[in-house]
Parts: sequence; C-alpha cells; structure tokens
Amino acid sequence: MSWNDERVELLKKLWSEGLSASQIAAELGGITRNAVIGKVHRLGLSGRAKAPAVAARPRKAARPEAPAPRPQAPTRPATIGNTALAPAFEELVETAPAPAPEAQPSANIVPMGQRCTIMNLTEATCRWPVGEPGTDAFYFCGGRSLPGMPYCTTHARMAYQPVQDRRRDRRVARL
DNA sequence: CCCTGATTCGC
DNA sequence: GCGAATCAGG
Repeated sequence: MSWNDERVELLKKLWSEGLSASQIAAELGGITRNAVIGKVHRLGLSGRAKAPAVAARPRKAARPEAPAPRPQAPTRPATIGNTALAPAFEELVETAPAPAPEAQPSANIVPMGQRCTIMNLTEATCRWPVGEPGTDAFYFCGGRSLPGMPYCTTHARMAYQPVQDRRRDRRVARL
C-alpha cells in the first residue's frame, strides 16, 4: 500500500480529529499503526496536544532478518486486531441499547472539559450517554473511543460486561 | 495485559 | 520515503 494523495489527506483529517494511529491504520486499511505514525512524523504533524518530552532512548542492537509477518487487515477492518470484545459488544448493543450510567457508582464521573454534546461527537469520541437525555445535564462521555467501538475503555468494559440482572431470558438453554 | 505515540535505521 | 522493531509510558 502506498501513500497517495487521498490517503494522506484522510490521514491528516483523522489525525486532526484525534483518532489514534491504530484507529487510522484500521480506517485506511492494509496498513499498520507504525506506518501511520511514521507518516505522521514525516509530514511533521506529530504532537497533537500531548505533553512533549520523553525522548525515546536510542534503540538497541540490530534486528534479525526475520520475514516480517504482516498482520494486515483484510481490506476492510471489520474486526481490528484481536478485538475479542467486538462480537460481545455488538451483541450487547442489540440487547441493551440503553445503558444505565446512573447505576454506576463512580465510573460515570467524566471530566467537564471532555464532555460533549451529540454535535461534538466524532469517530474518536466515546458516545456513552450520561444523565437524562433531553435534559440540560445530559452529555456524552467524550473520551477517546476504542478502535472500532463507540465507547472508551471504561465504558466499553461497562457495556460488554454482563451486569448479572441484564441477562435476557434464557430460552436458548442448550448450545 | 491492553493500549498510546516516538524514535531509529535497514531497506 | 517507508515502516518494523523497539522504546517509553498510561
């Protein structure tokens, strides 16, 4: 895969939107996050809003000449890497469309600066709803979503982890 | 463990 | 220029 004009433009766009390198890699397809990061640096648009410093120390010795195993996604990143969560998550979306963040004791505390309305949501932001929809206090988490998921790490965990009493009726006893 | 970006350097 | 390997860190 090469960097044609369109792919570079998309890279710039997604990078500026705050997607992670791996997310962008999945979006572009057939490329690794390393490639994305490398390109980002070459384009000189690194350092998005992150604290600087921490220069990586010099690398160590040479690399073996092993045949590079290419973990390439099959054209379309239906699943990203070993996202074991994805299937479980999708299933849950169907069965439990309305998570109850109010029920979560403390994990629903979202930094003010990160919260956003439905207008601010992008592919990279967590769409976990907090509060009563329609009310003034309602907002979305706004954190960075996991690759291929609408939620951030915290909320993805909440979403796919069985909440005991959320079990659907178990008509499908044997399987 | 999962992930993140940063850097080096053989190609 | 490209990106795997590696690093440092959350």
